[in-house]
Amino acid sequence: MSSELTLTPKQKSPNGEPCCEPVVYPDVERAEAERMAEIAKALGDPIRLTLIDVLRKHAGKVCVCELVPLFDVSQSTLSHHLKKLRVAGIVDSERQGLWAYYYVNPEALEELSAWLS
Amino acid sequence: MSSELTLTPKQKSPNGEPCCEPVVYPDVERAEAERMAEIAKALGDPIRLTLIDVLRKHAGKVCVCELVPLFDVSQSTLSHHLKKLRVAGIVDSERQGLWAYYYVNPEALEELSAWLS
DNA sequence: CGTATCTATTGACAAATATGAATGGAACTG
DNA sequence: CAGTTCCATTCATATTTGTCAATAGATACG
Repeated sequence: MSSELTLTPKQKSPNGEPCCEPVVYPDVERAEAERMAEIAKALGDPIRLTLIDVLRKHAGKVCVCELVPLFDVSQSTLSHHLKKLRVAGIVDSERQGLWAYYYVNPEALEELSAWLS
Repeated sequence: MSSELTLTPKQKSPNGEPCCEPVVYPDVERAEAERMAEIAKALGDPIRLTLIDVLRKHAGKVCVCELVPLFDVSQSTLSHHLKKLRVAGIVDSERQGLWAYYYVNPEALEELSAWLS
């Protein structure tokens, strides 16, 4: 699983002489770091990244039956990928009869993009 | 019941009515998708993400001996994380005597940020 | 009703990952 | 030289991930 994140104080240099002058601290809150990492991790697969690209370029809701033949993986594998994106809050889905439609929730991507800039 | 879902051909809807009108294609090149996924995957861990944050906020080169005590993991584990970031092209490092200094290579993060926007 | 279709889930497995102890290697110190 | 310090690497292990076959669930149709 993802690693824990406990921030302990700075150690002192062995011989008294500092290896470098700055004392650095992470100033991302733990919760934010984990949220960003969650989004990034969900994007960390070529299939999922391409899924996002497809959904985003289409700017609408896309049926799963359109997505499946675009990739060289089984239907169940694609379903797993879509679920990962859904759990990470990057996409949402909607059922209409037999079909399921997926679409991008832009907020998550914007969060990460903002953090990167 | 035999799910003979071959993935190449687009399946047609049962009653002839399309489930959705658009035919979608991924227009990210495979290589780009894999590169973006590589960057995102490297960021997909709270420790590595916080490392990036620390290095970036400092806007200079930071000694590993400053980084290790910030996290609740062993020195070797942190070294593993730094290597992952290095291999992904997100950070670079420089040796000075006993110490190793790490710093962010902004290009990789900008690539991903640009892709997200 | 029964059957077919679409999607999600379960179960199983190999591969990848995160982690730390132990070790190696380089460079400084006395 | 011998000892010490910092960092990287190797090795081992537990967990997570990606994948597919099979199945389940839901809904449409005749």
